[in-house]
Amino acid sequence: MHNIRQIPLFAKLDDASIDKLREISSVHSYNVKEILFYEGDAPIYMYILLSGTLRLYKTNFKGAQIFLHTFRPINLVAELANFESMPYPASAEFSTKGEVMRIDYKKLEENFFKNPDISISIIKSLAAKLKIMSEVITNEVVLTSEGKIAKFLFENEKLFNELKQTQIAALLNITPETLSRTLGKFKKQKIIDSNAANEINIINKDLLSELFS
Amino acid sequence: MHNIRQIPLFAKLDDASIDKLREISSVHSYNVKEILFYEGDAPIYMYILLSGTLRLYKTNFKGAQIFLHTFRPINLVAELANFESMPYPASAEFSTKGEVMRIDYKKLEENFFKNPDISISIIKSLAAKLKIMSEVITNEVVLTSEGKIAKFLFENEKLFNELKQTQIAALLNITPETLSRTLGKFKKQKIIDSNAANEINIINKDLLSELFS
DNA sequence: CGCGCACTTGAACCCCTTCAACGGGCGTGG
DNA sequence: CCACGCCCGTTGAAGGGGTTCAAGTGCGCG
Repeated sequence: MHNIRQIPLFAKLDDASIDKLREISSVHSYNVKEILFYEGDAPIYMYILLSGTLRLYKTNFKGAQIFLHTFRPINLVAELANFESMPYPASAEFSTKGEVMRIDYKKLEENFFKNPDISISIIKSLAAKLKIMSEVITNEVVLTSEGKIAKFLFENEKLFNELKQTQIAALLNITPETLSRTLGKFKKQKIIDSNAANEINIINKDLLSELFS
Repeated sequence: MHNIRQIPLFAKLDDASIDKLREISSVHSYNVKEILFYEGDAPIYMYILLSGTLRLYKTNFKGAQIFLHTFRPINLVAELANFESMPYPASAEFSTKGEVMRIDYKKLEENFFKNPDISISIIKSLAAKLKIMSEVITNEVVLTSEGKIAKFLFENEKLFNELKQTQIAALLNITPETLSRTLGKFKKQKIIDSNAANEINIINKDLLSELFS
């Protein structure tokens, strides 16, 4: 069983509060590909991701998924929908097995929001999400495909060779073809090269970083 | 002179706190088109917009401005940068004359963040901004031009006839040509029509709303 | 009357996707 | 051990949505 005090948000609660919290919350397990909530659903619970990874995405007019972010534990998920009493702005799907703590939001608000430790945690969580959103906007609106690829490569050189190109393309919301062609271009420009095992190496980090920014 | 208690964030402060706040803050005036901060600047102050309207935008690789939002008073501006100690994620330009209160952030944090009234205000402000960002993502990433125009028209029918098409296009981050062509298409489909004064009227609101999600 | 500005319209172009075909590596089953 | 199938990456060609550029058009206002 999870110890509630391991959740930073609740770390400093006294015993009575923890008991109260147990009353209004429960823990649920999910399997790979199960959906925690869909974009447009009305929120009742506030979710805290306890284990596993959760993939957040929006769906566009033709049904394609636009990847936004993957959450790792321990993290509040989509608290915005709770605070603003609005439908979830995106869908969340488990990309591994995982668990969430599910809390009756109304009761949480009534009982715990006066607590300054909790409100500071919430501020931090909101600020972190705002930062994520700001990066999503940079990636999806400001940068071209070339810029997105350059940025991802620059920031995740090691990860790049651990993932398949199809997976990277999905993270960047581009097609594998575009990724392949762009990498070919980078090789021609001597920004990167690849060895026999087809692993990619950055040769000119400065040139690479000029492509986004 | 502005009464600090008119700022919701500080409405409930006691007199001593207000005095302290005056010490660490000052009010500054700006003219149309003056810049409050540029994307990438390091934040020192926290800004509260007291009067005027402030236009927030990002700049893409070819120098074009991507409009994000216009702020109206009274509102915290870009507090994210303060909380996360990161450069401003966007630029802010006055689109009218205006005033901001500028607060030394470090000192604000030291002296005022324990106050639960203030932290709840901040949570609300952050949540509101997160909602704005979420809408920006929907507009810019999920919707096509047609969808953006349909949505804007649906939600701002009156405003639509008060602004010039070039202004609307700028708000939607599309070219005036695309706007003109799309409106022409909507007229052909009998979704809208226009009178002698070239004012646009929605005929079929249902059809219009189907064009965005 | 003529100028300026907003809107319109057409054509070329650009970036990226889509569709299709191909090739290479690797595991599995015969 | 080879043959086959499959997955993944590559490459080409076409297409689509939007921008860019350029040339009208219409209208208000000095």
